[in-house]
Amino acid sequence: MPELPEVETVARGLRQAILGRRIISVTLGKTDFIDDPAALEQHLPGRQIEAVERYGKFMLLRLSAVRGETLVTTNGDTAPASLLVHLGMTGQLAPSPAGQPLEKHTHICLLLDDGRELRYTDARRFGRVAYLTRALLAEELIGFGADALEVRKEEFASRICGRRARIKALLLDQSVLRGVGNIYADESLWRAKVHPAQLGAKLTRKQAETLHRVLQDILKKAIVLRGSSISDFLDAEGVPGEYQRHHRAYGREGKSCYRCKTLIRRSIVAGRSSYFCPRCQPSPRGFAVLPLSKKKTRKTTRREAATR
DNA sequence: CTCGATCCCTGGACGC
DNA sequence: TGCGTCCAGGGATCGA
Repeated sequence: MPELPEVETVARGLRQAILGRRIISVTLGKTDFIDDPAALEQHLPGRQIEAVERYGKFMLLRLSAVRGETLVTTNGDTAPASLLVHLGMTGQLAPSPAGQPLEKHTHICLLLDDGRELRYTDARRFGRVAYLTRALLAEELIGFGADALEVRKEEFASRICGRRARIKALLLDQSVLRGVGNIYADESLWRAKVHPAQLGAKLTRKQAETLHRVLQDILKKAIVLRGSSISDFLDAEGVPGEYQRHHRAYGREGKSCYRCKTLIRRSIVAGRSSYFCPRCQPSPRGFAVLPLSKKKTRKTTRREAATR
């Protein structure tokens, strides 16, 4: 599941692989996750990929002008257009040698001027792809919070400490911080010894500083190890990441805490599975740690709800 | 402002 | 072996 470290890994790989390549043609499969499929077909051919940037969990392929397009720039930004890519849950963006058979769920093929194809595959199509002019891109990026990797501790604290939402919800909220998803939220909360259901406003200054420090440390280490591959994340070279071996909370329900041996628990917080150590991360007052239902209990609940 | 619920989608896990 | 069901999750949206 691509979060900041995984997206950064893919962006770095693409920089090595496709920078400077020109797009020759566009072939589309299913398009329900593309903002305006016709715009891709119409505007991508002829443009060079001038830069690959990461913005939170988005990738931004900066494109050159095509012949006849005038460049009026104010800030040295010469790219008049970009391809915005969000990998969702299962998206992959990687170059393939010419003539390779298409993997299943390949929905976008960009033929490049060296004969390779830049392909987007996405089984669940939770991703998003959009061709954006400079103006549309600017509009698109309004409303995102500070990049989780770059935010300073003062800003981090000010974005968290005044809020009455649960810290887990705040970490996942891309308008607060951009780039953090479920895995790195749980990992950083475990390291900082903060319960996911704690309210932002209840964090002490010291806790906020600790959370900021461990979050950035975890993100940096995860980038070095090319992200976490839980089920199907692969980087731009088709290689899985290694950081899942270092997970201390995420996905470890029923296993013992690396610090205190207490069994890691799972609760739903902010609508997401949240893994934590009930001893290291004491739950806030009023937050009941329900005995986490096995599937059987859940099933019953669902059925009852449906029958009613 | 904050919450939970719902939808989108499909592969994989699991129960029978 | 096969079928049905549930679940994962980021994000948009809606109503409480």
